[in-house]
Amino acid sequence: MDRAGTAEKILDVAESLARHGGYGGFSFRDLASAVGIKSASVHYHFPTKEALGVAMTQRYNDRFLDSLGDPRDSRSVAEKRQAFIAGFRAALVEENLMCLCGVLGAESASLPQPVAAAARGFFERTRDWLLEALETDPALGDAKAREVAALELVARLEGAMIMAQSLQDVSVFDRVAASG
Amino acid sequence: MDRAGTAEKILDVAESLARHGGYGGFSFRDLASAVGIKSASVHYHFPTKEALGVAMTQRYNDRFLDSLGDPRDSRSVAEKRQAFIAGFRAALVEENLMCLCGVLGAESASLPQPVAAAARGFFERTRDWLLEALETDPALGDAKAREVAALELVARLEGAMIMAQSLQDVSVFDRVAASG
DNA sequence: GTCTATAATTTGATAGAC
DNA sequence: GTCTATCAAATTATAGAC
Repeated sequence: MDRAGTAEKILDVAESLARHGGYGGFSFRDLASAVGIKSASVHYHFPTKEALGVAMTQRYNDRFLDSLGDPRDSRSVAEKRQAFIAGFRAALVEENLMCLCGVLGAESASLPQPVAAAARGFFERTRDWLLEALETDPALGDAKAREVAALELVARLEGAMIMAQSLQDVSVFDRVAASG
Repeated sequence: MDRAGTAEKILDVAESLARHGGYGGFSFRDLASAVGIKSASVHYHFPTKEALGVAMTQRYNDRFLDSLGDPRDSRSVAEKRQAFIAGFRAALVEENLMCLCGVLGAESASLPQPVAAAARGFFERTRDWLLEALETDPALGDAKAREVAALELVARLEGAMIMAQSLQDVSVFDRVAASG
């Protein structure tokens, strides 16, 4: 245990803090003290906050997409949809945190451009995953209908997470997620 | 013109800045310089940032709810739904800003408690407005179904706004909004 | 790779003149 | 009501010892 290098630990803590209070909501000192080092040591691993923000977001995106599995595997469309919803639910309920890119997306206009671009990548990749997963859905014949269905599901889950947090009621997420 | 008092101007600018970069994303100095005064003068009108945050959010909520009209007036359910969607769309497209409480909701866990409570009020009040507006919807018989429909619409629109901003594509909002 | 020390800037907030 | 002046604290970031 504890085999993770310092850079990984920094990304773990940075992600937690950013999913709590956004990109502007954590400082190198918060971060360093939670990791157990000094803020100067954080700069050794990530030269700037912007570089840390990009690395953190890319790692989040990769991990989330990975957890969904192959959108073209043998699972049914319903199973894939449920796996997608479960990914968001786990972020909210098991980790008790927001979706990183939901938070970053909300403050997107004020982020350093490379961080905003990394957050944008989350929405492009999740949309594309759903586009492939929904390809065999008989209720969604053409590509346009599939794209709207994909965008709509991501939007609904992101909004539901924010409302569940603000209203302090996880059932808000569950009821909205099941309303598709 | 320019009859608005300084306190109102401060709230106008604070709201703009917060809808751009969140509660943590603006400072009293940013704010003051945009209004054309000094930061010490902002403290004359609002003693703390927390007090300013609460006033700004309550005013936003009142104005948004006001713009929706009476949820029990003679309009059809479809008209009221469209008015609700139009309120969100105007925030995004005409003002080119996020929904204040979407942004605050995303960073809710890191806000001063009174500001988080004010943001929560937005979601309670919009949900309640929709509950009343949907009361005559023949497709939504019982109160539970109406509440899910209300939560779902707010969630979908909030998520769609964030995605439209992050993907820099207003049509994302329109397509998701119309997908109900 | 981590530290101490520090620079340069920004933050929310206050005191007191006008 | 607005200002100047200022404070204490926090911010990102760097230099250089170990």
